[in-house]
Amino acid sequence: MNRPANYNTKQSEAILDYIVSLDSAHVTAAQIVEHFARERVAIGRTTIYRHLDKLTAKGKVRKYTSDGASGACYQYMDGAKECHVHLHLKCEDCGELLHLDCQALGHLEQHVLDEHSFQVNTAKTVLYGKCNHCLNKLKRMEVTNSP
Amino acid sequence: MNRPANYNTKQSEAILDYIVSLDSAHVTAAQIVEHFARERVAIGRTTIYRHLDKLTAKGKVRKYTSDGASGACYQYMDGAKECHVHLHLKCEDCGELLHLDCQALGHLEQHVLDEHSFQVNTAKTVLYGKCNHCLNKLKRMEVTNSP
DNA sequence: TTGCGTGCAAAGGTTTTGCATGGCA
DNA sequence: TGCCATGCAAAACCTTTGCACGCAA
Repeated sequence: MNRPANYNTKQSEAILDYIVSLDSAHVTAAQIVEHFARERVAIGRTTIYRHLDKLTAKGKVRKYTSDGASGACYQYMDGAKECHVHLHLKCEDCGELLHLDCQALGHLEQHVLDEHSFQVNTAKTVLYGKCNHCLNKLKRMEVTNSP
Repeated sequence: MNRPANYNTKQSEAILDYIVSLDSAHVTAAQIVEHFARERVAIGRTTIYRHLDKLTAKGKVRKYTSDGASGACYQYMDGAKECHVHLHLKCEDCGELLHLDCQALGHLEQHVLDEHSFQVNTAKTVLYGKCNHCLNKLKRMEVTNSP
């Protein structure tokens, strides 16, 4: 179809390197901008957005428009991990992003496809809820401060 | 704790009425603004945003910051339906929001809680993927236009 | 040399905030 | 009457676009 014909530039390398270095942590575009500002590496916001788009299109990076906090989150997709059924759990309270590699998800995926004719995109889906830590904190508060 | 002390105003009623009238369909803030503009009902954007925030806080409305299209989506939460295990599936292609009432989800929820100590908030979680319709469309395209 | 990559500035869009006014209780 | 609700304008915010220049191939 179409060849991207991507050039290798200092910027494209730096951006990919940084995202890779974060492993599977998620970053916003703004955080990437900040990072390079701290490092005294001059890379424009525009360039960062454009590379994030390209990487997302190539599947090297995932984009989450979910957070509600401030802008989209991006996350490096390790090719080696890609074959895993891999969903994310995001804590509503502390914002922590947990990774869930579990067979049960494969079953869910299959079930939804079979019974509901819907193909779940595990790459894009985030389950919201409360992590263990915040759950316990909440329980403690309820005991102390019951209505 | 804190009393919201909400007044009943023409605007608050009109906004809630409209959202309720949509049943479980999802709307953006912009669409609500448009709706009242068409109806020649003068309600400011600001007021709409503020009520959406309040309704979200009260749990009467769900907010999805997901789409990526243009801004957040809001959806009325029918109290009667709330007790159901009820997840949403959103098609990435056509944007359709499907409702999923299914025991399998209860199992997933329980499993994630038991095995991964994470309490999923089904009210907030949306599974992304492709609906049956768009899936078929895609398959047809692949046959026609293979790389 | 060619044409993509870059980055500044500016525009685009959604959401929030300041402030004076209006309306519910 | 007191206080919240309202709405205009303007700001804040994230993201995209226009355009001239730079640089990889």
